[in-house]
Amino acid sequence: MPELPEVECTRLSLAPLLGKKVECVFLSQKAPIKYSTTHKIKEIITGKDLHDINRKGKYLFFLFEDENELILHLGMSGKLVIEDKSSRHKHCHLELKFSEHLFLRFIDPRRFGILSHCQKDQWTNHPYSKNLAFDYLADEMHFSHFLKKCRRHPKTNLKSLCLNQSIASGLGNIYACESLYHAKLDPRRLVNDCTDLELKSLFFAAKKILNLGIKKGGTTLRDYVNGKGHRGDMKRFLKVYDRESLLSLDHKGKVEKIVQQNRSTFWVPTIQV
DNA sequence: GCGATCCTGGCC
DNA sequence: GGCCAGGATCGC
Repeated sequence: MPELPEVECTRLSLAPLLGKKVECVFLSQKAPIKYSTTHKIKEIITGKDLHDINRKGKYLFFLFEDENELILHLGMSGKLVIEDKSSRHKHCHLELKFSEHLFLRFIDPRRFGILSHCQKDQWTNHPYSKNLAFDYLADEMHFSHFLKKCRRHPKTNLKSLCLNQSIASGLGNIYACESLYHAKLDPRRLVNDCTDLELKSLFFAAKKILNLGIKKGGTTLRDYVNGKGHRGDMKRFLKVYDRESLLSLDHKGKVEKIVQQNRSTFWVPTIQV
């Protein structure tokens, strides 16, 4: 489900929790914990102050006192919500009870999400950091860096390139389609057949679309809400995603759907070459 | 690089 | 009942 803009909007909406202490932690039997344990996660969080919440790509990092971090990925169907009372959700896998009767709940029906932990500054040794590049909006991500990485994948098509989080992270299926449309590039083209200038237009299109997504509060297709329960407004601005056989939102051409790597790609063949 | 796979729920 | 879904990993 959530791509960089939704994760960022979730992060921003959780600001009311900063500086508050976690009084107790609930983890479900089926919580999607990887490279950690229920015991360890409870240990690093219980009774601790939440100092900060950071994001890299689509991962969230909850920094607690004593420099431990809870790592959380929303996967396909995950969401984080702040609530002010006890409540029973069928698929709640993590609940943090903060002071002042505030609850943070991680709801994830499909359990494609991830819960893990690491010591601050040990992230680079964590298994999930291995395949995670800087994201498109990170200060460290410059075009020259992106280009160098792209050139290591000459046989990859542009849609796969967009979704490959080890080249640059943050794009998912929606924003990948939108970025390729904005850059006027055929999603089937191989990196090897693209000029530096074309890759540059893709890079800056991705940054622009992701920033717009954040500004609009993220894309709500059906379920997405931020921590305060607010839906995103970006769906109204998507030019090609989920518009098969319709005109693109800007009326520049007819949208077609193809399947690449088992995932739908929406694009406009008359514009994207 | 590609396809299968992990899950549940909604829709036709 | 079958198909599809905003993600990422693990085989081959």
